[in-house]
Amino acid sequence: MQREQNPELVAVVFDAPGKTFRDELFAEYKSHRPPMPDDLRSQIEPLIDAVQALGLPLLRITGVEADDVIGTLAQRAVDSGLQVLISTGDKDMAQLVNERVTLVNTMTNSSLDRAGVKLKFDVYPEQIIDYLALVGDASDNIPGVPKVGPKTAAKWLNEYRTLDSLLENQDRIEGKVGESLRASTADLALSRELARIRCDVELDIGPEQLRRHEPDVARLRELYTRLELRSLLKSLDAPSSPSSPSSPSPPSPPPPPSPNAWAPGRNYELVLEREHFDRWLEALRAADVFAFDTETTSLDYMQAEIVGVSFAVESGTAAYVPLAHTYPGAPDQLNRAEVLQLLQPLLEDERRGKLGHHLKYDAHVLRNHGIELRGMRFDSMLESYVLNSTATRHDLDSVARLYLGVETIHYEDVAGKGAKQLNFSDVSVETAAEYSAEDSDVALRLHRTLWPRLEAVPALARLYQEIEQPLVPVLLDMEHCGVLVDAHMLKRQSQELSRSLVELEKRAHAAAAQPFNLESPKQLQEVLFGKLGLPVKRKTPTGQPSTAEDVLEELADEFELPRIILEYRGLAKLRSTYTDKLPEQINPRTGRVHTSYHQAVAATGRLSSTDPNLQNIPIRTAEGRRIRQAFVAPPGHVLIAADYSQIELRIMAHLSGDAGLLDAFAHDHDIHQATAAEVFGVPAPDQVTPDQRRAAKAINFGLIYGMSAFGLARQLGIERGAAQQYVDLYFQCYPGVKRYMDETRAAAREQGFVETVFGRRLYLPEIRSRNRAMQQYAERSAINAPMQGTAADIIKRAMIEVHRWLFAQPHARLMMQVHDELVLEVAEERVDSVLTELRGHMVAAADLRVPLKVEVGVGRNWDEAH
DNA sequence: CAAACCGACGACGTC
DNA sequence: GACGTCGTCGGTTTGA
Repeated sequence: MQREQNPELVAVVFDAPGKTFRDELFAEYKSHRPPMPDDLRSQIEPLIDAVQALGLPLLRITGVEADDVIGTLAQRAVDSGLQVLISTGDKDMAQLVNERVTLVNTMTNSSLDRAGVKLKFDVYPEQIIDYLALVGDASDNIPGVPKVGPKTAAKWLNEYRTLDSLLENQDRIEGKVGESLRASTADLALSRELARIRCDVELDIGPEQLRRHEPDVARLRELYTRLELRSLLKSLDAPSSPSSPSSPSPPSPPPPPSPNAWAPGRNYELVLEREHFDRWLEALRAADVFAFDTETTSLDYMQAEIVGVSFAVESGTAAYVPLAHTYPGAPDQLNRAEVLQLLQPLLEDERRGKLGHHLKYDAHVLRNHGIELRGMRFDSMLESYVLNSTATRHDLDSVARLYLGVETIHYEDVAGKGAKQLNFSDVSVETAAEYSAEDSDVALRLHRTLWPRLEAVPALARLYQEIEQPLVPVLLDMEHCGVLVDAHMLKRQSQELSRSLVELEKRAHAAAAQPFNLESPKQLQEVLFGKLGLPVKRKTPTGQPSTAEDVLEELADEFELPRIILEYRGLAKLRSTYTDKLPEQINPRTGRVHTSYHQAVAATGRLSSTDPNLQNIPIRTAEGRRIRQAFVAPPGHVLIAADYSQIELRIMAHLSGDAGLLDAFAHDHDIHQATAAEVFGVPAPDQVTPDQRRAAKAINFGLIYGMSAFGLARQLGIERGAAQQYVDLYFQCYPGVKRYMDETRAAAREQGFVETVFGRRLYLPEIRSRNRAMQQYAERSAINAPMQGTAADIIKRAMIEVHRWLFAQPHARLMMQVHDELVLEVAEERVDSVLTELRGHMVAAADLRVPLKVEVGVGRNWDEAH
């Protein structure tokens, strides 16, 4: 919180040992709470040390509970005109909330303002004390009224406003709960005093005592090391730590206004009447661009149906039109089909601009209702991503927090989470309106903040308008189409794998002379290094002996069990992730698997794929390739796989202008062989040995992925020094590459970012970190990102062109993208013509100093197509 | 009080 | 290096 909120004054408050006024008030107070367990107690002292080392003012006031200290400090701050944030997970604190006091739960990263309290408890902050008195609290030993839980308490308080007023009318409450209430009246006054947080205790503390000091880094380091808090230890060296100097950095967001200070107001309308809707329809027609958002029954875009829609045209004003809320007692709503029909001409009109956050999802949902969304002009998720891919996650909540300083209502706040999560159709229309209208409004306001910043950098605006935004309909079609998967084939493979796994398990247990769970690294580690006493080669970050692949590989020469484990793991991964799971993910309606491509996740500009991830289907091993055989074409069709050959290295040649590399690609040499010949001084490329080629390939590979000499050494299983020699040799042979790398690192340090051929930026503020590890990491990214990012730009451009070309071609469609590969489904009789033109579009996607090369294959299944 | 849920961890699939 | 997903494991929450 300190880092995120950066408050002017701060205090960390602990309970002090000893009695407090509550103990005198109620002898049983907290008597049911067990004495603090020793391990918890032993955590308190280090925590206090840490707080002090962090330079945070720490308060422990004898005779006053922490809650009351907090309440009093908050009251005083408010009296002085300050804004207050209370970081707590304690719901009792909700009583302190008002216009100037907000709760932040750092565990769930959610915050509660007045509206949030109402949303969560269904009563206002000033009613929380009465609410707690009624509901009671077992851990604080507040008795409460039997039979009365959160729902009843909120219902009563909404009707009678206060506990006193409720008690005046207690005879009107019917039923068993009524009796229960009347029986408890005597205790209620006491319950209320126990629940009340004091805001007026005597405290001898002035503002000066609440100023932060410089953190004691040395002491923190010692503490974190002792407590094995590795991530915190890392953060000591992070550039965001308070002591770091300012470094070149991405365009920083405007200082967020005070929390939830809603500059433009918050006029959200709930539309239930036709006339009201018609007025909004007019407003949408009149607008050049409007923001909208759909609420649906499911996160699965293939199943989702519309529950309601929201719109915004001007900042601060938005409307929610509920259409299919089905909970008991839901108000009459406008007819969904009718409303969608009225909206359809607007939504399908290319010339009418649409704006939203993650519009691809809304487009899917509309398509489920027969509406083809066109004119997707601005997407605040993509704007945020193009502007700075790493500054934040790009979901609406995060982006709004960063750029608007606004805490939006989270989905979980309205629908709950986990198993009990409500379907959106069961959310009350009033709550839904606040949530959904806010989404449209915030998307609009984000666009107005982000777009000028994009336009300030013409290359970024172009990247947005020519690549990212036009890619959306392409991905939409690929996802909607899905890919045909042969479930029977996978299930047969699962059974075969299971038989092998059982067999391997038996052998493993025999080798260990005891049964154990092969899939538990913990148990395996005990057997391998404990019972069998094998040598420990490496430890995991938590200090356990590692059982990672390369470690077992090393042990496998000498011992049987590691060999068995390696084989077991390989097969188990195939079964659990692929042959078992893929059939479950087939959509029963389409018989196909519909992945989700994420356009705003990977820092370098690549896409990612989930549910299922189609970008990591095995290919290296024979067993793995069998899984690709289950990705098939429907009757009369074939799959075409087209992949860019060595695209990253070609980009490296282009960027560096290295003569040797350019030459090798100009003559279309086997690049690994050519590299080997150069580096190892072999006179003719065909005299390169397989081992030399393998080493050269690893070096090239390391180049692409920004690997260190250390990583290369591990990859090749050689000494670090030897790996470094290889790298040095490489740079001697390709001096242009060396020069390019030095220049890129320097430029990154200078301007704080690197860019791709098409102007995509990756900000690297860590490149100036004094922490060697972080700085080296940033340097590797600086080398790697332009290559990987340019490759991503190129294939995206190709996808857009291919999609445009296929628009009028019903016999072929784009189906999958795997970083440098496109897979298409094509009618058999058109294969030849498609192949030629496809290759043409892909090759023409960029004009570099070396030719792009595309390799194509055709087959009944994905494996065959390679 | 057991079942369900959750997050951290170690491992491993691809490019 | 980047991704996403799996099973385990220890802890917490939930709800019968």
